[in-house]
Amino acid sequence: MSWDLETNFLVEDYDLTATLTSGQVFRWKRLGEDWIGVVSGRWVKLRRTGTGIHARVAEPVDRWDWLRTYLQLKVDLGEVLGSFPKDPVLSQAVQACHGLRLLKQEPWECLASFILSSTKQIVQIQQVISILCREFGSPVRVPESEPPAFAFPSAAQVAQASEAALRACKMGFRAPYLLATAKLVADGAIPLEKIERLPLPQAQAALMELPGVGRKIADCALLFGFGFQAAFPVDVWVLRALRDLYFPRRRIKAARLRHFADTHFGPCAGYAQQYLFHYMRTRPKTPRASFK
DNA sequence: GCCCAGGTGAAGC
DNA sequence: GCTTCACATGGG
Repeated sequence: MSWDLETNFLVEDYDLTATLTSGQVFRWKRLGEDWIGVVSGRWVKLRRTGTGIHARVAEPVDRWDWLRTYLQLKVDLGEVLGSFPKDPVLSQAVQACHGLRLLKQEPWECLASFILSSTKQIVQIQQVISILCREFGSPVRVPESEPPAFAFPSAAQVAQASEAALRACKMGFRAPYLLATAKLVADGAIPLEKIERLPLPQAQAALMELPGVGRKIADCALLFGFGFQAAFPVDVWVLRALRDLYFPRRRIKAARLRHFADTHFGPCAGYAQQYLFHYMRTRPKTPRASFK
């Protein structure tokens, strides 16, 4: 057994930048070629290399399984893409976002992050979460000359905060939702560790018991934090993708689109959702017809 | 100033 | 049952 500060994971078809900036996670900061974040309470620096991903931590570790799991390195992306329906819309999105992956985040952090996400832009979500971690999270060891870093605050840590203190993190009307949910989770009233073993519909229902958690946020948490690859969050961007790309010039009600989403994309629907989401957000804007 | 952002919950028909 | 609205905050 060896204790190391760094390692190199061999992996193909992994676009680290797309993965860390595709709105599934809000804590990673780019520093030149490097990405700096906190995973499982450890400061981590990642960099894409020619053959894989290089990782460095602040204190020696003897295992890297926590990071392998987080990065989902054992997922065979070809298999995922092979499970997709062969429709031109999704094919276009996959081609445009080659190497986009899903992470397996820590459940509480993921759930809390998406409670803070409603009707906010991604840059704002990042800002709120950054403040929340600085104010309520435990400091983590960082290498010398690196700026301080903080773990995401536990449910118990958030539960001890006041609503006013949370509002001071610029989370606005989401503060009472986060606080109430943190208390329920910290009390064990909603045991997050049992949710991964439930069938998807029951898992959705369990999370939707929590204040501030509706279908969309439940699906995000289940997909990005609880390992449900079939969860398919429908937000304004994905709704736009379904309406504009799959059913252009037709008036389809949201409920029908929801049904289409639940039946069209197969066992890895969540991956498909992420490709559509990232594709909609990154594709060049279609220029409005301009006449002289 | 206006509209929108990885929505939800409650009130109104 | 559905549709409408309030809720903070900041970017474009």
